[in-house]
Amino acid sequence: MRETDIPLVRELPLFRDMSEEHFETLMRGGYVQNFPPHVELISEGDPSDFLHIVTEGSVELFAGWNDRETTMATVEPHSTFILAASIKDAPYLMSARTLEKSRLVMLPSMDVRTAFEKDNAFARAIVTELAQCYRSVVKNTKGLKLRSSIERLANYLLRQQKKTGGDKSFDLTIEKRRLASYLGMTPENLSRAIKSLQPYGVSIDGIRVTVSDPDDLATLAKPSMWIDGHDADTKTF
Amino acid sequence: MRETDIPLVRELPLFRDMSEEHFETLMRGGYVQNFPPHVELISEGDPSDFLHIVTEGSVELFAGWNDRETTMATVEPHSTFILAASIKDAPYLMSARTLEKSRLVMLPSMDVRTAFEKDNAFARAIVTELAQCYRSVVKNTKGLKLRSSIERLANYLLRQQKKTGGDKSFDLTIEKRRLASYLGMTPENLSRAIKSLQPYGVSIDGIRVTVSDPDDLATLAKPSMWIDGHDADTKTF
DNA sequence: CATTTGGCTTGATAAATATCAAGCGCAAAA
DNA sequence: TTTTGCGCTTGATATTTATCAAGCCAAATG
Repeated sequence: MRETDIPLVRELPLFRDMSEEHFETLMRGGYVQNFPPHVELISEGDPSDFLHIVTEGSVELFAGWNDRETTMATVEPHSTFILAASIKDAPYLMSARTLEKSRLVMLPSMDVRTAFEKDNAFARAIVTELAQCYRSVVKNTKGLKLRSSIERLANYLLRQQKKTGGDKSFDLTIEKRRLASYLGMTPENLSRAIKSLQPYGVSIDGIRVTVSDPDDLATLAKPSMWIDGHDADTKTF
Repeated sequence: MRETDIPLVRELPLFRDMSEEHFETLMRGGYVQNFPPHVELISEGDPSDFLHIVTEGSVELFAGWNDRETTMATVEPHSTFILAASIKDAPYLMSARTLEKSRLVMLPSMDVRTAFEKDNAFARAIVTELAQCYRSVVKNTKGLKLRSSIERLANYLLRQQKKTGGDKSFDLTIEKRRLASYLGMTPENLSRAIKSLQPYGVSIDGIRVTVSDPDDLATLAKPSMWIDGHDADTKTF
């Protein structure tokens, strides 16, 4: 494990309050690996051997059933994923693949569970992370069940605009087909949904999005604190 | 708080391993209340003042947006709900109402957070519960995104049949309109979905469900461990 | 006992979403 | 530079799901 990655991990909310001793033990068992794009890192149903931390690049979490597939989330630096499975020693519920050249820190789940048993500060940090994960998924479910696909897209764009600094124009960070899947629609429908938002000042050219009048778009999107708001700290999956 | 409720709470996985001292402190601040049917216990967005535990009756968790409403879950004895919000001291993401005459233990979130800080066994139990909650919601999301409404119904029926002991006939535990909302469809569509499962040996008369040939139904439902399987222990919400 | 209420069902229709089949356009590879 | 591939778009169509409007039935009410 390279020295440059360790301080990065140490600063994450999840590891910040651990004792130095337990942190070092945990890091000793871990390692760093670089992956090319489009590599499947883990598969749904596999035993959860490692807790993963993305330090460079990006990773897609997805799930499949009956020859269908859906994007559940994309994980960007510096977030962990599959924490719940690692802690519970339960099989992964999602698969993961790199979207681009990516660098991952991998900590054996066994060591994570040991640290969880021994280090109280770590156990508490895990609670905070898991509570956040849970709330994120609940919000996502509410969006899926209460909103139409156009409404989901409109809210996604408003959230992204806010996240990227609030400028009228910003770039999509994921491919449209993946965005469509994430939002629970087909790529064809995403194209049409984008066009149907034109009257609300939305235009998308390639990956470049322009929302000329966020307030106008908000009259359609009706963003809600309890669906679109984000809790503090870093997101984990 | 009545004495009869305390041992019941003590036996829950969440409280089982707490020190007697911390448990008693936590119980001293709590109280028990009986509610008539159809009472709104908490509302989306409210500050999370209490951790709730259902000891009798049943409670519906639901969420609303833009004049629409959806059932997220039903909580039955002896489960807790709104643990994540209590721990994070964050607003509720879901509302809750009694479905029938119900009895609830209510523990001030403040006291729960104090116990979480002081009692390491409790902190660890919370991790286990939250991990489970998280995994439940992820499975639910997968079902919503990967399956049609008929497939969701078919799998729901197979899960219920298993849960109630595996007999060919069993009773629905929630009203059809709530089941429809839980499954992400309208009541009208639930009626039609039920009829469309007749060729697979499903018949529903009132609340009485008969699945004459589960294997046949399973050829349509294609139940999956990673969507329909349930983790060990008690479910929390 | 009659009446009312509310949940459920059914049919007809409308809207939302998916599928299929081209074609377009950009970017990577030859 | 040309070619190729792939993601994106578009139009036509099919499927799924929702909405609207009765009507039915059983449980609750007077």
